[in-house]
Amino acid sequence: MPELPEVEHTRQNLVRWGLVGSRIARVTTTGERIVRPKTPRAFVRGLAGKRVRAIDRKGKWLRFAFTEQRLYVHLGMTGWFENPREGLKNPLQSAPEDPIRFERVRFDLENGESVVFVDPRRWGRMILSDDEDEIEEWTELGPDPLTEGIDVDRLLKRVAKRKKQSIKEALLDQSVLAGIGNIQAIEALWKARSHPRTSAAVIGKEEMREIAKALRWTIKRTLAELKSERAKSNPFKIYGKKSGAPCPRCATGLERFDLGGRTTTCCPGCQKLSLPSSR
DNA sequence: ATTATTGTTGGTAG
DNA sequence: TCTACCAACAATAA
Repeated sequence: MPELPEVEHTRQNLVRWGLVGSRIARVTTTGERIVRPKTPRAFVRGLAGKRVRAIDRKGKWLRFAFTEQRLYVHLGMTGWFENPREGLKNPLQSAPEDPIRFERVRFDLENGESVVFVDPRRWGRMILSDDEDEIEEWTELGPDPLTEGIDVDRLLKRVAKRKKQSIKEALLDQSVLAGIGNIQAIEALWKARSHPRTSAAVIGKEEMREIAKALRWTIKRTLAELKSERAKSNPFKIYGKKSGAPCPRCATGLERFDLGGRTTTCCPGCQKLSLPSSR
């Protein structure tokens, strides 16, 4: 479920559940391709008895900081954290200690609470590291739009050579900006009135400023929606809408197509392809 | 039955 | 060496 807003929401949930400051009494995992070290034994032993000092986020990655080591977590496409006491997601689960469907890793805390990582498709990852250095997956991320902000000049410089790449593909590159996924890219480009196929290298300062603003807009909006409890079925302006559905801004029929292997929605009426000379 | 899905990665061809 | 493309990972929903 994860792009930046979902992962930030997840982080806030983990904090709300009291994970920061608690000691992990017991870890249970079947280890199936999610955790590193690969042997569940080593993974479990490395965490038992350790106190969580902080939980940070960069892009779609979470980092649990312990005194000596760090645990990096990526939710993949379908991973989430659940508090069995808040239950809910799974009607088959009756008691907090009952296994949850697709439960992959369970943290039992010293204070009696539990936090469970659930991930049907097992695309998520948990990397335990006691190395001094951060892992590459973390260091290679670009700036986080929420915690570090978006530096328009830096962004322009970063994509200046990408003549063949579209702006949408560039935004999805986690080393350009951390945390933008398909939905946020689609929504932001619509808001900024930029066509997803626009060549990244061709974007001028004004347009990039609009895109940066639009990214902040959609990220904050999505995060607010997540926190608001009563989630709408589709809170997005154009993501997930069918081809031909009216653009909420200009009523032109929306288009749907594949771009860089991801389904893309845009409005041919009000999202302009900027010309190479418009700079 | 078929197709698509909020993500990343590793292989391969160019 | 770099990049573009794409299958693979696995489960579900329409």
